[in-house]
Amino acid sequence: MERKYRYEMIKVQINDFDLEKISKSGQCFRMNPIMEQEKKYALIAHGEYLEMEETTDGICFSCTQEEWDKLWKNYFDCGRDYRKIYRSVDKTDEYMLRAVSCGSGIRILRQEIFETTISFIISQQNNIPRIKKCVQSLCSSFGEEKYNIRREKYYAFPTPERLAGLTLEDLQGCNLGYRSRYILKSSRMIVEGEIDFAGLADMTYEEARAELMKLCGVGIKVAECICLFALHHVEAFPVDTHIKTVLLKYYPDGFPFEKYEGYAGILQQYAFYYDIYGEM
DNA sequence: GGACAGGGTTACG
DNA sequence: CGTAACCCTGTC
Repeated sequence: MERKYRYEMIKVQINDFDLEKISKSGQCFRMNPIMEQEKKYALIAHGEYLEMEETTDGICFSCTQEEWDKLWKNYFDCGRDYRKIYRSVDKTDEYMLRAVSCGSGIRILRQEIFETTISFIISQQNNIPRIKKCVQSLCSSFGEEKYNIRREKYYAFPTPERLAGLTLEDLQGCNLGYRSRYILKSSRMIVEGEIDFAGLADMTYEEARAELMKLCGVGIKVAECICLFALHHVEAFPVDTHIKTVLLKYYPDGFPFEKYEGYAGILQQYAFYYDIYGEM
């Protein structure tokens, strides 16, 4: 196969890694299949553009070994043995056994903190396709313009400073609804140091969650999402409408946190995925 | 075609 | 402390 443009590619062997499931898992909103090419995905994260493809003997990434080691390896949580998580599920926990089997290949990503914060403020009372549209619109309007390996334009996620300087009017074109106000206010709080945003990475899960909830438009659920999908506190357990349904139906006596101490959030993600895509 | 709900949160009472 | 209202779209 002839490639139009020359660019670095590396092939990595990773167990329990499924691009489609990761892209559909609802934790990231800028990873999508590339139109013309089946099973090939493009992702924009940490300001960078990455293409990915599953092959029979590994997964191809459009980056150098150095970039992989420095950024993407960690982004995809490659230091963790997910097989160990599957095996750790209680044999009597039938729902979770099915959920994990359905969602095997999902990874919990390490996403950029500001992007995750704004994206999950947008996510409230919203559905995934429209969240993606809102995020894309925000990026193409206010993000830095860059060029990818195909020499196509793409946009980084806007900086806090850029969003903080906007007005409600500026955001009207992004169709964010009442969330516009939350985004402006929270961005300004971050820029003006009203919350210790830079210090979040060094806080414990509980500290980070409390600090995040000071932001406007960030309640318990959104804070848990940021803790899990950006700060990688895998004990964080976001409860949304899907998880609420699951808890009511399959865990009427409460979720067995004691069995899954320290990583309930990962299992939450399998349950979320299974509730949306399972048994179709 | 209008009504309704979609990964909640805020701001009232 | 419970709950209506918040904005915008895609779907029925």
